[in-house]
Amino acid sequence: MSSVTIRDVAKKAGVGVGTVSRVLNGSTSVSAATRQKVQEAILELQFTPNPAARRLSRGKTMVIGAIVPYFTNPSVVRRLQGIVSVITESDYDLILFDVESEERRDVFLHNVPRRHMVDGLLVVSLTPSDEDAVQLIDSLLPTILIDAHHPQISRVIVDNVTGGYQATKHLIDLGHRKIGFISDYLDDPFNSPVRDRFQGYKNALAEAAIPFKPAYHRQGEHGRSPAREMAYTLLSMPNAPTAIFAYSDTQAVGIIEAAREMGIKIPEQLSVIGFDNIEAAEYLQITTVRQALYESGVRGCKLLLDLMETPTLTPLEISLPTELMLRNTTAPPA
Amino acid sequence: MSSVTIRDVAKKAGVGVGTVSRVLNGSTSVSAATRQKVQEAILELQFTPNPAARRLSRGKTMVIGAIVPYFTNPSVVRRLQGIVSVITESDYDLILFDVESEERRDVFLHNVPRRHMVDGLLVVSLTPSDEDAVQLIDSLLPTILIDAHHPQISRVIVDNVTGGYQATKHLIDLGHRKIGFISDYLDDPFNSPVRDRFQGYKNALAEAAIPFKPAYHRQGEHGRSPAREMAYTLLSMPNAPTAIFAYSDTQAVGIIEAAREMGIKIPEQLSVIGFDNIEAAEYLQITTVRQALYESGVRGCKLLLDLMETPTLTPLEISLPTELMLRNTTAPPA
DNA sequence: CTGAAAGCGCTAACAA
DNA sequence: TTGTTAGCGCTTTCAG
Repeated sequence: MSSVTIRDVAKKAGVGVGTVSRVLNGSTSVSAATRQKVQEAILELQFTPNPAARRLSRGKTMVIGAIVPYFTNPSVVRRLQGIVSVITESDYDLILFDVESEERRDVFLHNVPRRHMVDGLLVVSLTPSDEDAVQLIDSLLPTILIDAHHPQISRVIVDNVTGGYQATKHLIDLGHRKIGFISDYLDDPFNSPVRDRFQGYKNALAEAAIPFKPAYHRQGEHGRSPAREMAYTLLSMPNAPTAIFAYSDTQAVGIIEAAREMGIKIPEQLSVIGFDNIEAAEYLQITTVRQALYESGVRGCKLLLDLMETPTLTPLEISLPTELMLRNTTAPPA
Repeated sequence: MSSVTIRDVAKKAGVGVGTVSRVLNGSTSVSAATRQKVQEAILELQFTPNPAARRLSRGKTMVIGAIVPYFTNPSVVRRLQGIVSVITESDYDLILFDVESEERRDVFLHNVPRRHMVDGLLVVSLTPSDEDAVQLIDSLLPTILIDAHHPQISRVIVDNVTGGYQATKHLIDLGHRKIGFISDYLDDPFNSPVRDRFQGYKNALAEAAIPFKPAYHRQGEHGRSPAREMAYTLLSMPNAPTAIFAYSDTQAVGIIEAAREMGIKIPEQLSVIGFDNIEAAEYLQITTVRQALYESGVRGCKLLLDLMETPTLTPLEISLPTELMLRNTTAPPA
């Protein structure tokens, strides 16, 4: 800690520390001459204010926190990139809280607001319970949900119902009637998108007067391998689907692997459509529903910065559109 | 700032603030009874210490910084995941500094140490100049380089020379003699891996008595599209290579796209080998050289934590091995 | 416009 | 084992 402090600067410039602080913070009430002297002293001493002291003194941390689940998930990473891009342009720093278990999720959701660790909070792809929401609101910590919904908290969301509808509709338009859906567990309380996309799937089915067949829906852990296993069982059943809507691109990859191993040709014998449009979907030429991953991060983070400037009472909602990306894994049924 | 402070706890427990501080920091010299009382008060008041005050008081920030280039790059993200995994288990928080330009790189490299913003620093995939290194060392800030080399700073590196050799040797063993290399710019001062892999490529060639042909080497911006363009020109030349070693998997993807567009069959008419083993390489079944991306983050972060505990004088070097991953994009020449 | 001084909440040295 | 107190470096009244 041999670093130079505001006192050193004050001494050197022959002024009081208060004055130095004033020029540091761009206060107007400093004479040009004094300001000049102080600035010279700062330069000469290579002084940079200690952020911890600053924080303590003004009760602001100048950092924004982001609670994200499964940092390993490509879509989460993409959103984070959007967040980072706006943070980088701001005066704030970003602290990352990686949630890999329900326990850590609770720990962060409880501690981060209470501890005055951050001036603003971004919660990514984690739907807070009502109880969580109350805590968050009571803490008065400006918070934005990204890809998660709660009526009382401002949020940037994607219309997953429409997205699920678009995916399924595309398959139906192609002529498919036996359409499977492979997804994460529907009853995960923190994952509302899965239920929304499922709803979209059922809506499209209903519209086309295709009865929903529970056997065509498989749910399991998220990830490539579980999806591959689910695809195995789905494709092994008598009267198997001719098309599968995957909850995510990652899962679509698993389905494609299963098909390859089973000698089922895509898209000739099986159509597969994913969701998210992660980079790999482009590499693999997977037909999918694009959601504005990167942009959700950008918008969410900007919204947070706004909220921190001017606290608003009524929660805002920004809804980002989805878009069908036609590629090579869907075709009319054989 | 209506938060509860250490004084409230002290009052409630009927002890001095010093005592509260002691139990907070797990000091042994507190009687069981007192500790009990204090802990109850803490629980009751839902007290959590203010980190800013703590930092100021003990002169530690309890945060680790990571300077990373191009947060968009999959291999960087993977390393970061390794870092996050050990941070999560520690008492530290992680601040991310995303470098997208040379200017920001300098800003971070200069300011982060000076400002006492972090207790330890991780520099990922950015080779510091000698001048940078001097600054870093003078600042006394514990620093670890990950995937970057400087003799005076502890580091976790990958043996890129050997990796480049392995890739090229594999192609040679398959029977190829016309082997191209598509890479980032060789003269980027912050990118030493590119030169190392190039060296490995030349070593393997020399060993097999194959003369190095400058026309077979193309360099350009990193990324899929530039690689695709380079592949175009390389594959269009008379006497074109029958095999290409790509500096990264991302670039291998670009090469594969070019081949597809040109109607060149992989691996029958062209072998392609990448480097890194990012997830997409597995999806696409690209033969590649695996480097321990995730592990480099883990090891680097652990090393940093050690270094922060017990400052060492002599810089350490941990070298991680590379491994050939045989998949479907390489085969003997037609 | 400027200096002095009182905290911000905590830790650690010093007494007791 | 404990309470008291002096800072940590800065911001921000409050006088002047």
